Amino acid sequence: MPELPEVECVRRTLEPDVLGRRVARVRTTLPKLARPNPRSLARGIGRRVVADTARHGKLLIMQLDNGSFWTIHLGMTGQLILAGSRPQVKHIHITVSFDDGGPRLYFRDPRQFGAMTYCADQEALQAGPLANMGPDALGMSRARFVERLGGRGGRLKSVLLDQRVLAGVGNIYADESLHMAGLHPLSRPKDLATEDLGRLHQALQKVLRAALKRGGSSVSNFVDAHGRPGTFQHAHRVYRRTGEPCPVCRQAVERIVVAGRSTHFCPTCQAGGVPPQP
DNA sequence: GAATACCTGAGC
DNA sequence: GCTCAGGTATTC
Repeated sequence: MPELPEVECVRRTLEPDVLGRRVARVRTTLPKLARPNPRSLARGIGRRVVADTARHGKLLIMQLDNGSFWTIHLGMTGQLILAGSRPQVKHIHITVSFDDGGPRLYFRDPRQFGAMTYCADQEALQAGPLANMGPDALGMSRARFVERLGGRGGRLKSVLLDQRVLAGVGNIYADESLHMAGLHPLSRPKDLATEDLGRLHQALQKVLRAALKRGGSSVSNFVDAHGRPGTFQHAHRVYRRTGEPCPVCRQAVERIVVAGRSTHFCPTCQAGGVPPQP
């Protein structure tokens, strides 16, 4: 599932292949993935040139030559494919062609949780795809991180996953950073020392950067815009490793459910931060 | 703040 | 043929 590092890898591999190109046509076969609707999306980005690419959290943002924006959220299984002809795979829902007749951009999404959105201006971008989204997690200062999380009463894992608090962290990097920081997923930020949150900040930055360096984590068949998988899944310490020995202390990794999400942790290394209160 | 709905493929 | 996976919007 694409989280911040995976989306950034897609952006980096996509950018050289779309920058400066003029969109010719947008064809949508699954209307709900095109926002506000297939017609507006096609009319909005049609004839426009991609002027720049950016990312905020898990959202991919293309700035167009008239000051409008084209955003892509990959949801859980979204994938962008650049190819000269339609790939022989199922679930391609939107096709973007360019006026140079070169490779087309295919949006594939088996689980249909993603979206492609047209925003007429900066205000529409803020009010739409970026609404309720906190600051980007990558590169956030320790002070800002502590300020954003500190004092909250929810479970630490839930807070990390809350895109309003900080944008970009999903289930993989939440579990991995909590393990690295030695904090229990059920602990509450309000019960933690500033030093604990500081350690979590450092762990999160470290794990996001390491994942980025290795092309992201390829679970759910993630691949970048060039079709290449990442390798960071091999470095996961706890995520989806229930029953396997913790790489630090050899204690078996446990799995619980927090905020409706499977959560993996080492009961020994992550006793820090408070024994879970019911 | 927490549960539920949306989806389909992978893995039993 | 059933269960589970999960990002986000919605609902209680």
